[in-house]
Amino acid sequence: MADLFKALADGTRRIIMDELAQRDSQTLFEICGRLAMNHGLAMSRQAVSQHLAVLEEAGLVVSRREGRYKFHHLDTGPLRAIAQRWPQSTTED
Amino acid sequence: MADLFKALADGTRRIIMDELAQRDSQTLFEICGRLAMNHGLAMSRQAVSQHLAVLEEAGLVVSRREGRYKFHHLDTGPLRAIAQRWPQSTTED
DNA sequence: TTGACAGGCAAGTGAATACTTGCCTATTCT
DNA sequence: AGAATAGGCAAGTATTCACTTGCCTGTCAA
Repeated sequence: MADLFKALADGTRRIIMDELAQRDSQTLFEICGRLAMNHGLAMSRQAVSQHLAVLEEAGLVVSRREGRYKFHHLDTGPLRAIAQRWPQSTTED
Repeated sequence: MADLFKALADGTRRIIMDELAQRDSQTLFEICGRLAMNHGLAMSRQAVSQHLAVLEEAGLVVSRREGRYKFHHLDTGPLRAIAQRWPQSTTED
């Protein structure tokens, strides 16, 4: 559970999740390109790779290997645990 | 939006939210006591106070002052934005 | 088989942050 | 008034974390 929130804490990782939500199964290089292109984030490949590792450890990203490519896809499943942990207040609309 | 995730990133703050979900409108001292009692967290009053400030800035905790007491109560509203940002995958169950 | 491409490992650096300590303000009770 | 209670401010420390740099492994094409 701690891994989940730690993964979500970083803004770059949330943008990576946005990109994967918009276009599934991207490689590391594709994600790097989109971060630079769509968000002006000029980061090293390693930085993005480390972010993906954190997301994967949290279960928010699943990857599959194909030859020299590694495709990443978003899994929003773990997010549901958040709403479940703190149920909606009765005083809220 | 960044404040929300940053607030959720810390384990102690999540426990504070748990305590407020279980029993609403607690003072700083009450929360301190419950952290020590229920979770073995012997933290300084300042530490808890700072955590509450972070939660309040994220909109997850709302406080009202009454004399020398300050009561805190949980607002789970902001949490809903999380599920909305990354819609549920079609491939998930 | 040699070179290009996709990705991984590991150490180092600088900034963010959780927590403490010490002192101060405001409210209530005797 | 004076003491006790509830909380706030600010500086210092130590750990965590994001990012870089340099080098290494594995896959594919010419």
